[in-house]
Amino acid sequence: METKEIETKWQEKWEKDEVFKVEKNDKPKYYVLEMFPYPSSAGLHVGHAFNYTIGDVYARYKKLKGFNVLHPMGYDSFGLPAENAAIKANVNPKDYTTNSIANFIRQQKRLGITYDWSRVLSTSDEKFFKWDQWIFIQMFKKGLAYKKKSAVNWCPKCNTVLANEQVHNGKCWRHEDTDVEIKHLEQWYFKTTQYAEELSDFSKLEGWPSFITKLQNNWIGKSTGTLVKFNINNEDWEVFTTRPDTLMGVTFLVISAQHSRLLELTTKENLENVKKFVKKQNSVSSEDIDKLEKEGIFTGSYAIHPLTNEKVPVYAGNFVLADYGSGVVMGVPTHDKRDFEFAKKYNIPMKVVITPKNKILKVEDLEDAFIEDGILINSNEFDGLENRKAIKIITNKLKELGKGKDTVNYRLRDWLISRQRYWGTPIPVITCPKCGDVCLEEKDLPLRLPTDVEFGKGNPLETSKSFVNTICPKCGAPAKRVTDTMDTFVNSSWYNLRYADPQNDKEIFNKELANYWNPIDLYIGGKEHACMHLIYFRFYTKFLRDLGLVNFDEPALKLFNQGMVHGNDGNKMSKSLGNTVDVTEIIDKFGADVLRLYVVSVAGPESNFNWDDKGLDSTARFVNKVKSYFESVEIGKSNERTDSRIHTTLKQVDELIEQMKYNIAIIKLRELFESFETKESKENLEIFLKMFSLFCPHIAEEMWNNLGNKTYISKESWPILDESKINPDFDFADKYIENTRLDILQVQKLVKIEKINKIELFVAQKWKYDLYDKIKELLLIHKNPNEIIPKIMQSDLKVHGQEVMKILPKIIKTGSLPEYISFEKEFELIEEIKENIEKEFDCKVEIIKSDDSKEQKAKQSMPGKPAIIIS
RNA sequence: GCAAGAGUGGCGGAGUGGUCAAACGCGGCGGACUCAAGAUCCGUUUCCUUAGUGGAUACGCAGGUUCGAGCCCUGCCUCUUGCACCA
Repeated sequence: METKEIETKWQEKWEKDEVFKVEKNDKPKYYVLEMFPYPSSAGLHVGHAFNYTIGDVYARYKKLKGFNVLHPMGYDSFGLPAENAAIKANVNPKDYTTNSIANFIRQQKRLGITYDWSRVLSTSDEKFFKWDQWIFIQMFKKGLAYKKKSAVNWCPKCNTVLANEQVHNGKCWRHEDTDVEIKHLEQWYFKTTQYAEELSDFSKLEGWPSFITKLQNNWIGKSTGTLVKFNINNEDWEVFTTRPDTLMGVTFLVISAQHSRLLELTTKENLENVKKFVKKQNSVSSEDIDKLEKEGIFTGSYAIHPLTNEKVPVYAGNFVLADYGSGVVMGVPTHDKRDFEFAKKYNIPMKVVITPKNKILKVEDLEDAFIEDGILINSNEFDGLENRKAIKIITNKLKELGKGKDTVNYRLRDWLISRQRYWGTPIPVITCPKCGDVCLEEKDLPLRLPTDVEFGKGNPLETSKSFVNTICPKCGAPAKRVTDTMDTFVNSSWYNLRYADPQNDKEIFNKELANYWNPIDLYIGGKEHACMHLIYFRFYTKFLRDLGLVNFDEPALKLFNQGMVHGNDGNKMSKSLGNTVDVTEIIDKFGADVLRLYVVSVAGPESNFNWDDKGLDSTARFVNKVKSYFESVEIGKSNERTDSRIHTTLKQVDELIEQMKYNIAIIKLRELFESFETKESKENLEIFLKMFSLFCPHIAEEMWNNLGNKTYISKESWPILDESKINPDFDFADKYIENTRLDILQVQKLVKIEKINKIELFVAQKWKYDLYDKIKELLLIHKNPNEIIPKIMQSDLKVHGQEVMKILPKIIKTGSLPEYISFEKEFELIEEIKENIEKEFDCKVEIIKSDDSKEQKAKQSMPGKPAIIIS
């Protein structure tokens, strides 16, 4: 049967018999989850296939191992692309999304993945996002959802907010000649910082790669420091610093150009210039900010130094983040690189306050900021202090004066969830002129998206009168709805829980079911989610735990980050670069099994790789070989050697799959398969098939069926390892036979004898085995091979000095002896293979013990390596 | 710029302190089969040397630790990913 027919046949059967449908039962549960995709209109590319195959292999493995495996799939279907399509191609985001999802499902089904399709969900479905809104209400009630002004990218032509993605080189994506501006809007936030402390504790995440926790830790960026109050225009402004020891060196302050209160401290004379400066800033992306040349402008205001009462100028600067600390930093040019650069540029005075021991540093000597530790100078009462100690002392002084306090600051900001977009979850809040912001009642959910909207002119929701105009649920007066929708990361922050009970319309999910399946045992996705998604995900879990909805602290116990599949040009796959590889194309040409096997055999699942069609051919060849072998194999009795090999491989593959080293596991499988003979036992064939089925389930089902089985291999159980069948001697024997064979071929080639008459094989002298044994013993005691040289020379092995000198270099180089077995066993083995060699080379073979031979050659024999004479 | 990773034969990639001239695959070369091609099978694929041997040189660059380093440390170069309104 054709591969394609086989695949369709089994996919239909699996679906009909609901083979992958799961319910709570008595078996131990295991939850495998791949990060759900955004259903792009382009369909699945091979990177998706990679992601899902990694999960599926593991899910199948765990299923066979007897676990009750939950392996669901869903769609993160809200998002910007659907809306962009609406603007550009004038299509309805809903239809666009529905089509994309249908396409995704069709393609995913063709991959033969063990998804329980009865649990499928999509986030743009009101049955799902209703519960986003429900969570929002809970956050609102607890004070974790709040509103504040914040800077956004603004296109004056579109009259709308732009995503960072829609800003190209400071210009709007739709208007290449229009500079993006920064505007301040009231925005909704989730207070992620409330959980910052707990989020920076990774102790409950044992199965997470350390580089992820490192990244997250840096992202959360806990730092302890001091909050210093500087008085500007009779108002105290708090400035966060980790270096209060340099406080006496402050010669200016810098407020972020994106600070919402910047204009409040700009004097009239400077207003125009500052506004101009702010207008020049054309991105809120921190990546862009860091790349900019440091620039600033004087605001006209002065701050009063809390200790010296000196007046220092306040600048607005493009390099200060509005959301970190208080958005205002103190400038100590002598002891901070950025401040130094800035002060040089604007001729701001400098003052050295820390100097290295035994030297007095002067401003004139400075070529760059002095950022090392030292002793305080020019700091009045603090002179002579070591700067590390001064941190505390100066902070204490500030505390006394009521001018400062210790503080813990996080780089992590509260999560801005407001999006001025249509295709997202509407924020369930009504703004009433009397009552302020009023949340919807739970019974009024879901708050649906209106359809009478216009795209391309500002925020689409604002164009829907029926949506905007409503009445206040509290007082009944006319009021307006909030027209923001929520960030799509909101949806992906709890979807794992909904899979446990996806149809529930009474509550967000059944607690018992959610707690039964969760936390996720294995969560699989790309590294690109290391910070944002995975932090929001953890944040939500903690919040829902505090609401009493779940009884665990972390959403996923083990995290696996697969590598990224790049195009064959080495770039990230993207439509615009034209380097995407479509899954359907590959399946049509090679079949799903080949694709599955290929993506996990080409490299380790964790490493990036560039897509290359060439490798598919060899994978297809292998798969075909397996297929045709099973179609023609004779069922017979197993021999001990195959048994040993099969159980050795089973043991290795088991461990390798557990560690997700699929590529190596496949190599072991291939090696095993190559050693199969035309007659094999049914039992051994079945063990192979079960391992093979993880990667190529369709063909495995078919072959399983061909062997006379009426069950599904997908629902079978993992083969039982019989360690007693593993005999390492067979391993040696295999190598020994192969090496001897190759040696004969080598010699034949060198002597150029085309037709061999006779082969003489000399098995090494018995004493050489004893010698080897002795050396082996010594190596056990002395790890360092160099140490055994004198030992040997002192012992009775000295008589064999010549032989020892021959093998010593090899031992030193490799740290061990060449492999060998006992004299008797080797002799037996070589006798055993005599016939095979005679057959292959069509000649007479003579086995000779070197002791019995006068032939010079015999002396060259070594344990595990017979000397050869061919004639 | 900041942060986290990565750099191994012609190529994809194994390999985290000694059994490495480098698993496995691709490609190249030679051979068998074939009228021929394909498929399949066998051999070969750093250099020198050799009746299957022995030696030299290799793991981004430069140093260091160690009896011993692809693997550990330091610096540099290059690439990848992320940087909060892409998901």
